[in-house]
Amino acid sequence: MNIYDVSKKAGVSIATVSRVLNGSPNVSDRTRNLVLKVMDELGYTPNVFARGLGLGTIQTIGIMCSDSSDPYLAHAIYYLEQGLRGYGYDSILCCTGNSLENKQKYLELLRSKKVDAIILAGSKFIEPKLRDNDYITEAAQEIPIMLVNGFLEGNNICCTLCDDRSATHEAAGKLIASGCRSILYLYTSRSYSGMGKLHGYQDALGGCGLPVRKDLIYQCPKDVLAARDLLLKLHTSGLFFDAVMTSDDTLAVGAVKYAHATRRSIPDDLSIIGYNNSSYAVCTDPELTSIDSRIEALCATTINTLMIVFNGGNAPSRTTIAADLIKRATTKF
Amino acid sequence: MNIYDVSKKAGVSIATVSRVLNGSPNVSDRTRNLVLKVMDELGYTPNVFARGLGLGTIQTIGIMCSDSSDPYLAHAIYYLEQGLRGYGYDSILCCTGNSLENKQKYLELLRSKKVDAIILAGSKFIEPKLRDNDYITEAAQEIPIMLVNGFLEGNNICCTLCDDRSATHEAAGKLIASGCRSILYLYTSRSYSGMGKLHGYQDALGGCGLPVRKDLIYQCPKDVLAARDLLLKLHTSGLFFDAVMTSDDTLAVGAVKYAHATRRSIPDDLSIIGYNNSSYAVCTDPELTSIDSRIEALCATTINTLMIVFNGGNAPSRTTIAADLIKRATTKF
DNA sequence: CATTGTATTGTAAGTACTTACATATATTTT
DNA sequence: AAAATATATGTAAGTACTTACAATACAATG
Repeated sequence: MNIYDVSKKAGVSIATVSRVLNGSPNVSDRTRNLVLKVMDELGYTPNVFARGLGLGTIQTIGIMCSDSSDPYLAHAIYYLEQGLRGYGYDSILCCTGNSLENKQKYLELLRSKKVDAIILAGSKFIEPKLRDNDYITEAAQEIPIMLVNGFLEGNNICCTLCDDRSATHEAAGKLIASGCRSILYLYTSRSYSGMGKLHGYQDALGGCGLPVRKDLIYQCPKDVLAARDLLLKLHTSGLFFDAVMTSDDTLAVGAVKYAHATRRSIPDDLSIIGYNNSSYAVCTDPELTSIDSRIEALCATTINTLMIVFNGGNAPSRTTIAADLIKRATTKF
Repeated sequence: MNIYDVSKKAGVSIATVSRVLNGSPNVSDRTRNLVLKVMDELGYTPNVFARGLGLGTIQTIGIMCSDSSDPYLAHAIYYLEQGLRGYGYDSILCCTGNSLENKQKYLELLRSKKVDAIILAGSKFIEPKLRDNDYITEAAQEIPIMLVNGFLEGNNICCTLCDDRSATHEAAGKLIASGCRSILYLYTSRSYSGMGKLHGYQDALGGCGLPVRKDLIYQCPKDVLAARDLLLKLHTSGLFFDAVMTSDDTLAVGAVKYAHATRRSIPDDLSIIGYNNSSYAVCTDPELTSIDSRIEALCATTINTLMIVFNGGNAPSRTTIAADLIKRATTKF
């Protein structure tokens, strides 16, 4: 069952069938309808490989991320997949487990699969050492590369970012206004967005004339119990803090558990602000105040930008979206 | 850059190059090494479309699920993607949003993309009305279909299941042994696995000579606050229960929040058992006792079975895996 | 040494599409 | 009505592989 069968039954040439297939305007309505009818009758589906061979491209986008089971990335993948499908694109997924070797291997693999573009989801995608990202910059010479919540400069690379810095700046400011003076900051990674959040926190302190204390800033694995235990340890060591801000809700949940364990009352005695406004935020008692990084909007914007690229328009190399502070019960404001 | 360039430079025919590409044994070692060296020097990558055209197949598996952002499915996708990649297969993802129309559309789409097999992840994939699944049974005539945690009988369909029924049977039994007499059961959907869990709960009651009370069994959306509010409503209406079992940790978290709201103490006054042993399980205080549905093992088994199918072996049409009861702090046992 | 068999390689015909260019038909202009 | 133009369709040459079958080379056997 191929294009010849259709052309034969419709009494036209294969070129005409192909034109109908590709929505060419150079086909009369009468012929188009006829061909369409025959295709339907025959239950004909064009062969993707032959199509890809001819066109050199296929309606497929590669999505790479470190770990699709991470809630934040899982949502990103969901919104990307859905959005792309709306434009008729399929998604092929690659999880790198955050190893540079895998990142390089899979990017190469996606290119050899002739995907039309590659979306890199998550700020952890970008290596701290800039030259370690050369393979991305190089790949971008031949295929559009989109970063969701990650930043890398380069030709043919478009980034969509959340204004994390302003968000934590604002949130920390409100914490200070509500009386907090010793705000502990917990972050998971030194990624672009991770550092942005941290800088916003520091901005707020500076803006209010408070010192940026190194003994209030800690890195912690993205794990509820790890965060709880770290806080417990700091508590025991005598460190005082009246608020905890985190780069991820997971850590904030850990902070709530720390407060429970030490019988500190939230938010009177301890304020907590999470990040990502994930489903964890409503799991705790009291429920978490959290910064919504608007992953859905981030994905939608990324796809919009990609479509501009595909249509040859000049797409912005960098789009920034404002975050949303979602007030719940772990803060006084 | 194609197979001709390689053949020319290596001084062999394209057939020989192709044989090297496909690991044919009918090539002398000397020739193979030569061709491999030339490929490497030229940086040659075979064109997937031409390859697919010739072979009629491509190293790609379609994965369908209702919603990749659901934690359970997100993990399934992760393990499937990783496992398949280990065998050299790519994954293309389709989220159906649980609409029958989408399921049919995407299954057709995956078939037209000539994927080598389709994995249906999640029990919600199967429609309650059996004839609504005919499109799957039909598709299975032409392409292997694997169900992860879902059940459908049919030729060329292989199911990997978790023994949910035994798991809830055992768990409910322990609850009864620890003194509970009015165990509330909350479930999210009437899927195959959903019903299995419910039946296990009923088995345990029956086995202990307790009545199965309709007023203790409720359906609830998969949402923390919805579960909490439902329990609050039941509580207010005067219903008594001394334990809550749920088909998903999300609902169990809601139960913990209900207990907090009504100042009932866990587990003395109220026992709670969740399902899936997800990351939610350690978010609450006290932490959730939960049944681990062993999604990783489920995915690994599915892939093993698929490889048997690919190799022409006779794969089991149904494999069952035992669940694991993870004891934490919301139960007395 | 001729014959048979086996291992290796090459030729050529698929595989199912796209599209530049040529041609035929229809429409408009003069 | 002829010429010019626009529209519609067809022909044929890509696109980059696989593989059945043919051909060759080379070793083993009688």
